Amino acid sequence: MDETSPPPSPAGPKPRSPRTPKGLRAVARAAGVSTATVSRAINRPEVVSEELRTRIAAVIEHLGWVPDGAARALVTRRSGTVGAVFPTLIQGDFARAANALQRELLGEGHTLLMACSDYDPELEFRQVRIFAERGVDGLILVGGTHHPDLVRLLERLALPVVNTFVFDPANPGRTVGPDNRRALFDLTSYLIGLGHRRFGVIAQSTRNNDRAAERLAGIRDALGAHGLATRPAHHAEGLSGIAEARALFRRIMAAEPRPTAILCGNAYLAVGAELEALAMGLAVPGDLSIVGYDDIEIMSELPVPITTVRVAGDEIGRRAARCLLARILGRPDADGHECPAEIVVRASSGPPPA
Amino acid sequence: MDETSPPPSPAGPKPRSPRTPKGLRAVARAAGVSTATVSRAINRPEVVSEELRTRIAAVIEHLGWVPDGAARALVTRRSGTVGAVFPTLIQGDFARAANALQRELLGEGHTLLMACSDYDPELEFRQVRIFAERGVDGLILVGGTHHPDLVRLLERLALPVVNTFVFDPANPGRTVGPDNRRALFDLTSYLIGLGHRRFGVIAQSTRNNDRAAERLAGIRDALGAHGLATRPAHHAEGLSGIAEARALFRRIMAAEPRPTAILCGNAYLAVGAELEALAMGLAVPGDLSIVGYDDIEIMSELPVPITTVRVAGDEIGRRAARCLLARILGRPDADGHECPAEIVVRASSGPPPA
DNA sequence: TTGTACGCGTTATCAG
DNA sequence: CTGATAACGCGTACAA
Repeated sequence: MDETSPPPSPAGPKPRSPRTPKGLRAVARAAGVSTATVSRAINRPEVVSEELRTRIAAVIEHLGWVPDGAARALVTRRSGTVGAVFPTLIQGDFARAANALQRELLGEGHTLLMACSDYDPELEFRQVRIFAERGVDGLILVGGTHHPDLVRLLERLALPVVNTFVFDPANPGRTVGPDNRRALFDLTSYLIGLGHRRFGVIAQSTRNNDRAAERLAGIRDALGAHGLATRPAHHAEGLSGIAEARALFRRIMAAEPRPTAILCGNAYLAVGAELEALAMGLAVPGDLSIVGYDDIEIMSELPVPITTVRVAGDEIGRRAARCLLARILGRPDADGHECPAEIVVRASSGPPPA
Repeated sequence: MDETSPPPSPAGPKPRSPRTPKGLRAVARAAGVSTATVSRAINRPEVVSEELRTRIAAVIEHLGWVPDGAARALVTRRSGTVGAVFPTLIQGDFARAANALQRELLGEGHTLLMACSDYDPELEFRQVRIFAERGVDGLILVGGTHHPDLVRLLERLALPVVNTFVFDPANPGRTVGPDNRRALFDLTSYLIGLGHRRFGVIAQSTRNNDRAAERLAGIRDALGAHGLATRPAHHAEGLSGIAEARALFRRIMAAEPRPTAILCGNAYLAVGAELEALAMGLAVPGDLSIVGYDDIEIMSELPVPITTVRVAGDEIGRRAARCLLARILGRPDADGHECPAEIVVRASSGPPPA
């Protein structure tokens, strides 16, 4: 039965159509219905008679047919995909957000295209461009500031975008995250309230990281409101390593007079600072208070649990997905988009030494 | 003589063409060339004359045209995407692997579709089905055992698949990862060599986790080779929490005679065990040796750095990508696919108490 | 409720 | 090296 299709004879025109049907047509033929009916049975089952529906389902199952997303996307102008570009997955709460994002998209029949920018705006732009070629229906980005080319591209494409891990009241519905600045304003104010006056800061690099920059601004604001500021020798910037934090911590503590409180830019920087403090024989919080940002399990399990700011990464992912899907599907978007940044007070913070 | 109807089209054809062209055709028209030439200028620049190439590039830039991946996929039968299903991103080395995977794919012009199965074979199957509909060119999975329906689906689709975080010499080129069984065989043998005879195990649940099961088997093998075995009261299974590990650790240590060494199924279980041991006032390794699996930074920074098995997650991601791309692109695949599992001896392991 | 026929935007195959 | 044109597989007005 494979003998049917004749080879293209030189004299003959084009081999018009007598080929064995595939895909949708094969299903339609096997079920004895038209392709339109099969299509409807899949996409709008309620409009096809019960009998046909089950018959078609049986044929699809039997043939093991899987609809062709490319063909479908071509005609519907919808790919059913959403692109997300994170700075990285191996630090911060981005993996958790990606996880939640993906799960939420699944419920609405969408799929996640995932990429990392490595904190490089140029790479972020390229990744988004690739996503655009793949026909994503929407985009999840991190932070509020992007490459100028990226901004132009997004305007041209008119693609729904949600910026995450930031919150900008001026941009309702396009940002989902905590108010980084206020979070560190509050945390710093809390320490000032305890009586601290000399602060050390082990910050994340603010290079291409507007969230980190905002948090630093929050610290400055709070200190400034009390006529305070950190000394240059008490300020250090690092990436996100425990070992790195230990080194930076030593450097800060070498500059007299020592600070009585250390603000750390992320969880691992705080863990490193505390481990080094304990290794140096310092009492926490007796000699020194240590606070961090982000809450990971180890922070509450160390010998001296660390005070920190908790922002639920999975909550950000979930809300961002819902917000984006609302825009894509043209639905109203009821969710609020500011995610709470909650100060979790633990044993590592207390009054300064007398 | 053209007035008569063309070939066998009885109904009046409606050549609705006076619409302004879009996409490729718009570019072609603006550049004064054919669509074929524009297409070639993009996909095989070397066969288009220098002059046309630059002219076309200018037009593309000016119009801000982005090729339509759906249309391209429809005709080439290639989507330029690869699907990956991880159990989760917020545990183990999966996020690191995803990160590396994505970067490696980027270099070859491919994009990553990412999903999580939550250790549920049924969900894994559904995710792969969705990927199939999206037209992925290949698939990255974790582990070697999958839902029967998934196995059948993969056979039918003839989709290249790489199973990661496992290594099976019998399946060359389809598995990329460590030999889990041998890794824990070696680690356990190392402890036996130190003189340990009574072992506790805080294992990861083996439910839908063949890697964890293999590792347990490795432990059993090594113990059995010396006529040893773990007592039921010294065996506990958990997921992956520090707090959980502490509780399990207490339970194990409550059963006399206490073990002199604890084998932990992953990094956080080991961290939890050690923190609890120190909190209980036990000397590590004086009273008790503790070893883990996977190497995360905190393990080497704790007061007593923890002996563990290091498997480079990013290496797995990178190699899996290369292996899969080789199959997709029909290239020879030179890489080896067993990733080394290296025992990193630190202070937490030593001879048993006398 | 079901079937027919067209078109989505691109690439491949030819013929020039 | 370039141009014309037929598919690619599906969704959907429109007709029946």
